[in-house]
Amino acid sequence: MPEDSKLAVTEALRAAILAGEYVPNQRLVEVDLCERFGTSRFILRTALQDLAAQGLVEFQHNRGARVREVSLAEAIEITEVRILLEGMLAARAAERVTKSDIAMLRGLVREMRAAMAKSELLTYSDLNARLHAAIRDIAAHETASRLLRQLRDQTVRHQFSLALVPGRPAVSLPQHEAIVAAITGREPAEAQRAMHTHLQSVIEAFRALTVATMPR
Amino acid sequence: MPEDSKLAVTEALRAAILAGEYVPNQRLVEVDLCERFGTSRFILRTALQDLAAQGLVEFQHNRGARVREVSLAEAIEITEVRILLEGMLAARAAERVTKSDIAMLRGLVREMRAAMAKSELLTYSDLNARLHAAIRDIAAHETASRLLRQLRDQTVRHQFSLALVPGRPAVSLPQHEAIVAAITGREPAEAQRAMHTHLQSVIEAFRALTVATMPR
DNA sequence: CCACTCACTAATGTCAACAATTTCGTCGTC
DNA sequence: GACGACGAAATTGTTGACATTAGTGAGTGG
Repeated sequence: MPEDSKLAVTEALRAAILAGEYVPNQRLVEVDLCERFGTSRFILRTALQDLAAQGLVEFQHNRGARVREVSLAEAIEITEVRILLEGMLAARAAERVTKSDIAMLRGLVREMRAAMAKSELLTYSDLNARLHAAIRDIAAHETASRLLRQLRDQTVRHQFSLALVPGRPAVSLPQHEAIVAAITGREPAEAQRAMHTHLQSVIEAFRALTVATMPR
Repeated sequence: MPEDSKLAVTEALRAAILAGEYVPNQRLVEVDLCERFGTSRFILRTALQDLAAQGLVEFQHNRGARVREVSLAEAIEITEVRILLEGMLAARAAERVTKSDIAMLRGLVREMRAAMAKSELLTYSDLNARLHAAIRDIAAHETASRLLRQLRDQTVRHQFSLALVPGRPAVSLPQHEAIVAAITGREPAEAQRAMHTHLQSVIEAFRALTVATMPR
């Protein structure tokens, strides 16, 4: 498989980092990764460089690659940008949404309600990601989608710790319902506003985490 | 200088592409570039990969690297994102602007007026870039600035052809004046609105270019 | 005269070995 | 016992060579 092995390795490594198998600041020793993914140092190095360009890992000269640590402050900055991009995408989605899209969005919301009722936090978190992805796809804005993926990858760790906050779904579910209602109702301005409200509450949750975890 | 030669080569190559020394779809033959920049294929390859990650060049398997062609449609998408990011930065700049910032901004506007009066299009275009950079610096939003740099690099060619449109400065100068007035007046909402108006007019200029150049 | 094949060239993708640097453990000294 | 110099192991950065593949042009057959 020397065909597109580089891409495969890149994606596998990205998945491993996003899954938390390598934690921030952990050194990524090339030979170990080569063994794990069954590839050569050359291929692995290109993969590392790609991920470095996307801000997932960082290089230190003569000290190799580490998983990049994204501070909470930076996560807030990133979410501020997400507010803008996802707000626009929500508005566009409201303009372009089709009948089948509407059915899919409502299905997702239904599943989210069920997951919350059963307190399945991980399921809820996954559905959350799928809902945002669905809105991206409907909006069909290549540039914004590409940037959002980068930003989301960088904050996935914080996103995760947020998902485990006990009362979190109870706060975010009605917000998601409002977003979907506006999109399915084809109200762009309202969809954008609802998305702003939602992500603004994510920022506030981050801020709460900051004060909650700092005093330790 | 094997120290940070990779970064130096990357920047040199980036500058060359942005300067138009290599045109879209032109093949970037590694050996030639090595000779030009006095470096090895290995270093040059990492530089190419970096620029590929930033969307300036693209790789085709077994066919090496080419300067990536950014269509006018994509340039419009990119500008749509710039509207959001630069709008936020303008608002933030209005909140954080200092006395010395104000003097600098007004100085830039003064120079732009002079350049327009003398019809020095290239000077005006350069001042335009410096004004936007100044606003970025004042806003101090690392994430947004990083993304904007990528986006701007990708559209520099279109930006350039726009700068050469005869009546263009006459349209954009008052818009720039309005932006600076709002920032120096510490009016965030107004600064954001003025920036939106400005970049929206850039999009419309792009659209005009589309119909102007297509029928040939 | 055209189309097709085939070798030849040029350029890229990959590798394995080498050099340089950091890291870590050991030893000696104070 | 602690601290610092020294040296070996581990790890990364780089090089040059090799394999593979697209591009090209001559030559041949129809």
